[in-house]
Amino acid sequence: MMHDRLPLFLQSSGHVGQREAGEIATHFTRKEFAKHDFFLKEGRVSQGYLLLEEGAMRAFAYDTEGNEVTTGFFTKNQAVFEVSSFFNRVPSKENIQALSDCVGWCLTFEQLNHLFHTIPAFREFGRSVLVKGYAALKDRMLSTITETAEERYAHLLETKPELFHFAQLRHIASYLGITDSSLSRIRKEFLKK
Amino acid sequence: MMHDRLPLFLQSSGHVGQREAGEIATHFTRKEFAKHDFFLKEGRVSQGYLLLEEGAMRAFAYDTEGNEVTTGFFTKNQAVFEVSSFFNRVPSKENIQALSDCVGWCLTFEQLNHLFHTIPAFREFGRSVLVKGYAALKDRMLSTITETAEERYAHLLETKPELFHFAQLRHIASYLGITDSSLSRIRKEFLKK
DNA sequence: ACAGTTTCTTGTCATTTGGCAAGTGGAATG
DNA sequence: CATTCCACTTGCCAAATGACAAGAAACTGT
Repeated sequence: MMHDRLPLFLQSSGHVGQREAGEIATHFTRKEFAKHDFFLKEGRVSQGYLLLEEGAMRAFAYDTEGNEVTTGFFTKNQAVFEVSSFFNRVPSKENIQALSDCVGWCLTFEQLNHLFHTIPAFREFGRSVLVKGYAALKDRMLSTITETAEERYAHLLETKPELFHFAQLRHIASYLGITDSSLSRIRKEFLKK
Repeated sequence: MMHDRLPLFLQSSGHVGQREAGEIATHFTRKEFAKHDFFLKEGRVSQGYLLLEEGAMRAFAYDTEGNEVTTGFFTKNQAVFEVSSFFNRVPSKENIQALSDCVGWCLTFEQLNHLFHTIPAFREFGRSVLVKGYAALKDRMLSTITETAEERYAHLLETKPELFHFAQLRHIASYLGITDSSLSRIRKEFLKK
């Protein structure tokens, strides 16, 4: 069948049953992205809520000097969306770009709302996606305050090793809140151990 | 009437009409907190979703050396909840404590779910609360990466000056991701201007 | 009002990190 | 094959911040 992995993903949150997952899945549109394609561009209102089936993406913004700052990474079986632009229908301050060829399933804001108000289980699913992203960001925020750059690096290497296949080190550096030179030095120290 | 400001707050998100706001408000329970009372204690499952009408609260966790780290501040007309513990029904890693005497309106998880599934406008309200908190945290995360400690301090002073009435400087320091000594020096520099 | 505690400031010094520039290596291009 | 480009590394120095400790100021409870 065309949608085989999407229903499984919908069920994985624990809020959606098998029958409902099949029904919900029919409303999604398959999207493909070539490496470097943009899913969202700065200044535009986000048009999609994407469940990523294959590949990886990166969200980034610019600081006041015009340097790219990576604000997030997305890997397969994750929801990809810019919360403020998508839900509040306002222009995005961020870009989201494919780090590799990607495949995913997409909903517009209207489609998502329709499902949200129509299918209680999808409401729970949608809420759990939001809650999970929010909680993960809280953890990241706390770790940037309490941990050293080296600890944050080690932690990322442990928990998301696949990122190092997809992303450049300078992308990872700005995600960790350090310069690429510092990351390079940290990696050097790290090899000694 | 007993609930006078609560319906106004519910309406302020733009998703709840006047009639619905009154209906929704009847499900909330009034809660009072004395200064230093805990709304949530580390290790326990959060039992409440609070709309704060008066006063201020602080969320904090501990780093590996046992130092308090402020993870968030809440002031009046804000929703107060620990997203992970409240929505996932798991023990909290954070504490939430009143910085002053407080008054608010509270919902249990069951009550919130009931309203959520019963009243479409409340679904929108609940989602907008989550989205707003999530987006604010994204902004804070980006600013800790792109801005200097002094810029973050100046920004907080501009946007949330009332915090400086409620919170101690060391609470604000750890919220900004610096030590209290550093904050003290930054404030000294700041006075020169 | 007093003693005791906590918070805040300040000094000194060490450490981390950034800024900049040069150099290396690999991949892409013509 | 040579050239160019880009990512990454490295060295040097400056700036920001942390760690620790001492002292001043503010708050607390009796």
